[in-house]
Amino acid sequence: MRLTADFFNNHVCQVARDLLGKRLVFGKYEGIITETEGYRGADDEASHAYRFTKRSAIMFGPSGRSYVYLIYGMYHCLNIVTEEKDSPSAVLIRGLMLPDIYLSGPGKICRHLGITMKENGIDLLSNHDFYVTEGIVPKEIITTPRIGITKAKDKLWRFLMSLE
DNA sequence: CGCGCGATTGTA
DNA sequence: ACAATCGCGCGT
Repeated sequence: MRLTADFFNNHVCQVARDLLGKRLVFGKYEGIITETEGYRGADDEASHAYRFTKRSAIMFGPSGRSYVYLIYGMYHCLNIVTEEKDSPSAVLIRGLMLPDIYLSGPGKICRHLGITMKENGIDLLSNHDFYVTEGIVPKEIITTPRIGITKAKDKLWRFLMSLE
């Protein structure tokens, strides 16, 4: 069953945690989300939405849309917008378990699935081949600081589920 | 209009 | 430890 606005219209950390074990569908690909990070505007210096910019504008919009950006000039990262409109936030997808391979890291996920800027701003609540559905219930969930950031290192907004 | 740097990854 | 690689975003 596809996840709806009710699922994404909650605090980004709640959604990030709840996304663990859910099934991401992108065209012919289908995998279990195993690792996420939450990012938020205003109170989160590490977030692209700490200030409103052209790039982060999507994070200020309604939830359930994809937010894709290019990092280090060569890797794309996939996020899903959360919370109500004008409450900027998004969940970064960092781990995905496919039937044949485990993708660990946001850049690897987008490279393997073929996700680029063309996939930015897509409504996952209505799109026919890009969405999230129910999956499995995580056995154990671990919380840690986020990876690769220089600011707001104290926030425990990274979530991982045990594999198996 | 110019320039430094990043929510990464693979290689040394 | 560090290079690859380029659009964003902030300062001028």
